Amino acid sequence: MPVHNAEIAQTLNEYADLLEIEGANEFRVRAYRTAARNISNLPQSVAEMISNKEDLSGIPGLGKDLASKVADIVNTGKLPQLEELKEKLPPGLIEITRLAGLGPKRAGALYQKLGVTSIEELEKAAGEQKVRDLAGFGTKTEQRILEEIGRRDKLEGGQKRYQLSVIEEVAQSLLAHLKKVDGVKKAAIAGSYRRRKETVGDLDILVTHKRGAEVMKRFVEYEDVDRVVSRGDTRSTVVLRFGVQVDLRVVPEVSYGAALHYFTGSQAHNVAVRKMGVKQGLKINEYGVFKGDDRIAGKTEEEVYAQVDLPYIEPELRENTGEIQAAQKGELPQLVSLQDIRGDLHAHTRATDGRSTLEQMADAARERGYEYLAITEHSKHVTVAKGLDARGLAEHTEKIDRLNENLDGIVLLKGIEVDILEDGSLDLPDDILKRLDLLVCAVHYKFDLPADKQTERVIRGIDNPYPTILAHPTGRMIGERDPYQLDMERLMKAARETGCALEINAQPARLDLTEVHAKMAREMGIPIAISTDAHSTHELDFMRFGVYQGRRGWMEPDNVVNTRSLKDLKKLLSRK
DNA sequence: GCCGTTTTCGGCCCGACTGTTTTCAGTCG
Repeated sequence: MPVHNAEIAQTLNEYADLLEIEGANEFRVRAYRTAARNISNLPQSVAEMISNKEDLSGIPGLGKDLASKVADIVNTGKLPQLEELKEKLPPGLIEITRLAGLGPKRAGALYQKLGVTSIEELEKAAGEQKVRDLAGFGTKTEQRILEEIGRRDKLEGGQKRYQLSVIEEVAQSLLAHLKKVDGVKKAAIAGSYRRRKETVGDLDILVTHKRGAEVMKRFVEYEDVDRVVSRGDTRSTVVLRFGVQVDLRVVPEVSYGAALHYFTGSQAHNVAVRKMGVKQGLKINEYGVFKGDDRIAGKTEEEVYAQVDLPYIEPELRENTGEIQAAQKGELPQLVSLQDIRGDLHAHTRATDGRSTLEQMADAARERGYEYLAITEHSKHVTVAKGLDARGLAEHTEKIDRLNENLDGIVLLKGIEVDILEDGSLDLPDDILKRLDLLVCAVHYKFDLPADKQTERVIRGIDNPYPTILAHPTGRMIGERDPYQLDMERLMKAARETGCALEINAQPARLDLTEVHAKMAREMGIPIAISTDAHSTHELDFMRFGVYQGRRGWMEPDNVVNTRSLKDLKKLLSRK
C-alpha cells in the first residue's frame, strides 16, 4: 500500500509538534509545518513521484534535507528521527498542547518539572494543586486546565469542524445581530467560511466601528453565547451554545479591506503576501499597508493587493497553492459562479428514493432559471432506494417524454444513476441504457475493495459507449465515511481517454470530488459536472456548495459541462 | 530547515489578549 500524502503530512506535523515541545528553533519547526501543508495540498502522489524518480525539491518548502526525510517516510512508512524523539518525549504531550491555553512551552515545562506525560496525569497534578507553583503558571491557569479537560471529556472526537451548510444559518443570524448595532458600517464573515472550505472550525467575523467596546458588549450579550473566552476592545472570542467558537474583530472603516484580507486568510496566503510587502519596504497588517508610519492603503482588499502589484484574488483561491504565482503572471482563473450554471445533471424523484414528483422537480428547476434537469434515478441493485429495473426505467422515461411535451422553458433529460457492480459491469442492459440522454455511473456498495480492484472496477464502469458522468467518485462522506481506495491519477487518465466527465457532488456531506482532485481534473482537462444529487426540490439549492468546491478547485465556466446550453451540452456529452 | 531582483548567510509575518508579571512570555489566529 503506497504511503498517502496525508500520511506524510501527518508524520511531519507530529515531528514538528515534538520538536516544538523540545524547544527547537521555531523556524525549523515552521519549515516542517510548511512542508507538511504543501504536501497535503499537492494533487499528485509523492509516493508515485518517488517511484518515478522525480525530483521532490520541486515541491515548495522541500529542500535537500526534507526531501530525503520524506523519501524515508515513503520507503519505510516511518521517520527515524521521529521515532527517536518519541523515545525522549512522550507523544501524549502533543495531546496536552491541544488543550486551549496550553502550548508547546507549557507542555514541555509540565513534563520536565512534574513528569506529566498524558492528559490523565495532568488532571491529577492540577487536582493536587501542583501546577500552580510552576514558573509561568498560577492558580488561574491551573483552574483553566481542569476546566478544559472537563470540557474535552464531554466532546466526542476532539476538535469539531462543521459543514459549511450547517454553520451557514448560525453565522448569518449572528452577523445580522451585529449589523443592527448602532454605528456598525460594514460587517462580514471572514476566515475559512469566506474561503468556502468544505468544513469550518470556527467563525471569524469582522465589523467596522469607531468604538469597539460598544460592539463587544452587544457581541458577548448575544443570546446564543455560551461562554466568553476572551474580551478586549478590538478582539473578543466566545463559544456559542451550538459549540462553535466565534472570534470578532473590530477595526475602523479605513482599515476594512486590510482587515478583511487578513481575517479571510489563509494564514499561508497572508504570510506570502506580507513577505512580498516586506521586500518592497512595506508593512502589511490588519490595519492597512504602511510605509514607515504612513498608511498608504487598506480601505479595500483591491488596494492591499495593488500595493504588492497583484490583482484581486478570489477568497476561494487564497491557500498559497499557486494563486500568487498565477496572479503575478496574469493567469488567475475566471472562476465559475452560480449564475453560470444552466442545469442540474443528477436528481431523484418519488419514483425511487426522492421526495418530490417529476412535475415538482421540473417546476423547481425552472424557477432556478435552469434550461434542463436530468432525472437520474437509482438502478435496481440499490434496493433500499427502490432502484429501477429495465421495465421500471422504461415506464419512467415514457413518463418523462410525455411530461416534456407539456413543459415550457425547461427540458427534463432522461438519465439513470446506474450502479457500477463489483466486477465493473453496469446494473442495467445496454438496450435500455442506449435510449437515455446520459448515464450517471456510481459505486454504492463494496466500498472496501483494495485500491487496484476498486480502480479497475470504476474504470471498467465508465468505459462504455454512452455519454457518462461518474458520480461522487471517491464515495467519501465528510466526517462519516472515508473515501474508498482508488488510484485517482489512473482513474482520471481513463476518464480522459473514455471522455467521461467527473462529478462534483454538491451534497454538503459529500462535496466529492474534493478540491484537490477537482484542481487535478482541471489540469488534466477532464470535464466536470457540478450536480446536486437532489432528492427533493429544495435540495436543488445545494448547487452553491458544489460551485464553491469547484471554485476552490480553480474551475472556470468552460471546465464545467452544465454551464453549457442544452444544445452544446448534448454535443459535449456525446462520444467522439 | 528553507531560501535568495538587496543575501549562499542571516534572515524568516504580525498583532491582541491573558496571566503572570513589574516588563513580558505564551498562546492564538
